[in-house]
Amino acid sequence: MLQSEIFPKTGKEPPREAESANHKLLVRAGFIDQLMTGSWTLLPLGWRVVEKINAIIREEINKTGAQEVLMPLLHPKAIWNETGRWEKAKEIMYQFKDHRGKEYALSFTHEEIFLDIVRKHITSYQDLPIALYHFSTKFRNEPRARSGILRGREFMMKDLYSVHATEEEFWKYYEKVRQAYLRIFKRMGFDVKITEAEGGVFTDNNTHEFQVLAEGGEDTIYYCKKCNWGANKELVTNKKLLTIKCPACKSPAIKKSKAIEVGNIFPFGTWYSERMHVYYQDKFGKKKPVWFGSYGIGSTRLMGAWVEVSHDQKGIVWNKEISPFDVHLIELKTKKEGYKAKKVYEKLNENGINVLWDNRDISAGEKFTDCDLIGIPIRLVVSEKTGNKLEWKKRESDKVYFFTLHKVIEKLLG
RNA sequence: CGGAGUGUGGCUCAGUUGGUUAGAGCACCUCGUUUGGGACGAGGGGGUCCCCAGUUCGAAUCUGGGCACUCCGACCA
Repeated sequence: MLQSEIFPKTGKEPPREAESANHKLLVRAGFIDQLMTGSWTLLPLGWRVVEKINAIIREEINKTGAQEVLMPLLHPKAIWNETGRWEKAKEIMYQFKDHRGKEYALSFTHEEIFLDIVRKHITSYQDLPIALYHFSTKFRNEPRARSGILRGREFMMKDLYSVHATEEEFWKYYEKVRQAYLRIFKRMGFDVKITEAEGGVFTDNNTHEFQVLAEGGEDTIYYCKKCNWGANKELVTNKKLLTIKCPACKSPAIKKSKAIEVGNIFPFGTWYSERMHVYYQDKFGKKKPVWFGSYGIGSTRLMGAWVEVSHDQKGIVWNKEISPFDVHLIELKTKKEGYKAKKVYEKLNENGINVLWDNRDISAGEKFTDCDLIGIPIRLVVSEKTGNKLEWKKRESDKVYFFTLHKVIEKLLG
């Protein structure tokens, strides 16, 4: 991709009102654009990052055996009345009437919708389990949207739902998803803690949250450095859990930290299926409710969370996994014979490497500054200095190396 | 929903004891010179001063009401 063609141009100043790192940097670098509080456009660079995040999630979720679908975002009131959540979740749901007076909601989650699909298509234990997921926009009437893209009124999420014949099978799958989540966050480079939390409008049971340790986070969590125990502040406060010692292993190595919640998994038992009449016949012809769970990851929030934990004075520092491009190619005017950026660009593309080529007719300083701001992990420079080689520099380091094009391709593919 | 802050070209801001035709830097357009860390010269275009009402001979500036954004709190997968 040519940088001269990428929309929009980078900004010199962060927006006046921006305070959080993700807000300042993602806006300045041209990844996102704000329509109103909590409502953002993902611009070409931002969308590329979210697509990369989604690709990782998709790959790992597919491994659990789940299948991808796309469910509607416009929901009738009736389906929400089946579980009583039209009233219970009134505060967070966008509810409205059309001109005939019929009532609808914009989707804030899909438990009811998923179960409606399932009950229409299953009769026997042999039809189970079923696990479906999709990537879609969630609408939530947040009392206070904030922190750039971290808490929006609409945002993108991967949500997965599963139903099972028995409790045992349910927990087996739940554990499978938990492991998939850990792989997803690890691949993206996040330091994630699993914490217990209360279920809010979703369930009276405790649920598991996946928390990225970050100063800019709005959650406060406690976790044990010796074992896997963790809980959010609300749970610790409400249940009066002692946090001097770990409730699980009795170790005193309890840490308190600010964190960003990036994923959540909910064991629902049979509460929802009983209310929505999602039953199947077991081996003995007996009617039974399905065991149900749901599992979410906020993919746009993950982009913001990464910026919160990985940036410096100059800009964002992406890693290879979620960077919008593999390399940033900079060409400086050169008189001597050597590599021409055009040739390098074409060669890299031929090898399936995603290149952002800064072909603009502007000063060297401006190119370097934009390069640091956008934060692609590898910078390649072609200039009078580089001759028959290319300058190679990692975003997070000041060291520069000179490699042949062949070697560069080898390194990028390896 | 409570508290605080902010609203002036595309962006960041100055201007406010009320007084010509509202300014700067950046960005943009034209021409030329530049090119290893946000270059330089010359010329040029661009404004419902957030909105509405009021006070006044006269309002970006004063008064009242509203709206928007950011932060803190309440709230929250």
